[in-house]
Amino acid sequence: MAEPQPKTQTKTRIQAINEDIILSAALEVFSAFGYRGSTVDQIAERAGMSKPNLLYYFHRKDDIYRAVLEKTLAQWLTPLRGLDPNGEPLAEIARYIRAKMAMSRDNPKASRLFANEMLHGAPAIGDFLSGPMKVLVDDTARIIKTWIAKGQIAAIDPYHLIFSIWAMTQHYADFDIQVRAVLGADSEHFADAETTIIRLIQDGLKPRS
Amino acid sequence: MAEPQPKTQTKTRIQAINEDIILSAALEVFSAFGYRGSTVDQIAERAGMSKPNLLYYFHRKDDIYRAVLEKTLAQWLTPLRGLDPNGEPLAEIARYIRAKMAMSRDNPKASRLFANEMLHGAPAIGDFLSGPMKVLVDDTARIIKTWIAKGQIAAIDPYHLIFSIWAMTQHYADFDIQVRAVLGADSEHFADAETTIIRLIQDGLKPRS
DNA sequence: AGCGCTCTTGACCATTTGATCAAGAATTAA
DNA sequence: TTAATTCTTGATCAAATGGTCAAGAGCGCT
Repeated sequence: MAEPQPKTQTKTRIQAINEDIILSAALEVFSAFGYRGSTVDQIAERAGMSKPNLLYYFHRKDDIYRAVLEKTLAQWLTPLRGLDPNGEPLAEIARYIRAKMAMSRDNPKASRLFANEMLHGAPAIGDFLSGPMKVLVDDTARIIKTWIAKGQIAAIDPYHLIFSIWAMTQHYADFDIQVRAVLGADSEHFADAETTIIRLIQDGLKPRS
Repeated sequence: MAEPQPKTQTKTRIQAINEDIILSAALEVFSAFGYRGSTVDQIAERAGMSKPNLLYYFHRKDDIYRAVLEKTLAQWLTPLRGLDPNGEPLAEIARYIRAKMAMSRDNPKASRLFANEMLHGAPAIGDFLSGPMKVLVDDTARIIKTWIAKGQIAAIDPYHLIFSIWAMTQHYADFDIQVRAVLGADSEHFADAETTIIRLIQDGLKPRS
């Protein structure tokens, strides 16, 4: 719906290239200024094309926003899908924390885009939250519960465990400014943070003998 | 500077009342839509007065924003100031977590206003971050370090410990929508979250014998 | 080369929005 | 009561901004 509607159903080479350029520029701008704070002109300039040309590919500002958001959401949940119910729980969770931390470090803009959407009530992705995301969280909670039932980890609320991991890892992308104001611009702190978070979670999950 | 400049230096009764009304309306609107997403008209309507009247008290949109932000910041750091170096570490930290959690529950809008400002690079409160906030965090980190030195708690990076607590507690205000999409509208989860967070942190801090 | 379709953009439009102003209403102090 | 001051708002303005349009440039296929 957001794409131009040429006679041909297949995507032109130029279309593919430009849509990529636009989405990349849009992520940059939207993540920095929010939806309302970003202008189509800004995105167009960043994409190196005129505003009408940008609107040739995405007819409305909202279309651009939703497209870049959708592109982000998929990759957002990916690490959680990798949890192996038969793996060693503490190792599995450590792996997950590392994956989320890597996303915060390598793609903070996507994290901020997502956070901003959340902060303002998720007007564009409410369905995603109560749909695919809830399903995945429920599935993951179930896995954690079986670990608890088998006595592999201590009894803990799986949902709040997941939220805690999300909160701690995403914090370093979303509140990057704050972290840097306190720790300095040096980006070494990602590694330290990872260590601390894994340590906190693992200590909390060690089965009581 | 944001106030009207009448001949009298003291604040009128009406001034005091209306400024309060305006700041309250502004928190409501700014926290929901962000700076750019909010309009002066919206705030004026919510405050029950005309736009020119609102601008009589705060000459610029930016003045309203900064005023409400400043009002929020003070209360934001308060709980951290209460940490008693001579208290029992685990109890002190549990108390702090409860205080932060109460803020998330009772004043989520302030949290979201703050988070939004952070997310977009803290254009209005950069000085606050590298000033008063950094000082307070450094002081708190120092207290934690003495606890570690005395063997009262396990060795952990105090800064990342603080960030983790912030992240986990604020998450329930800032990502309220997400939490509710997963756990349902019932607000019982604040209590469960508090338990889980305190448990995670305390387990991570128990001194190794 | 020639033709149809895709791509590109300057100019333009309508709406929104931050801010101003003048003039009248309400409040306060004497 | 009265006069000075403060408070309030309808009308209005200029700038910013999302979106349109027509006309021309470029691309790909035969």
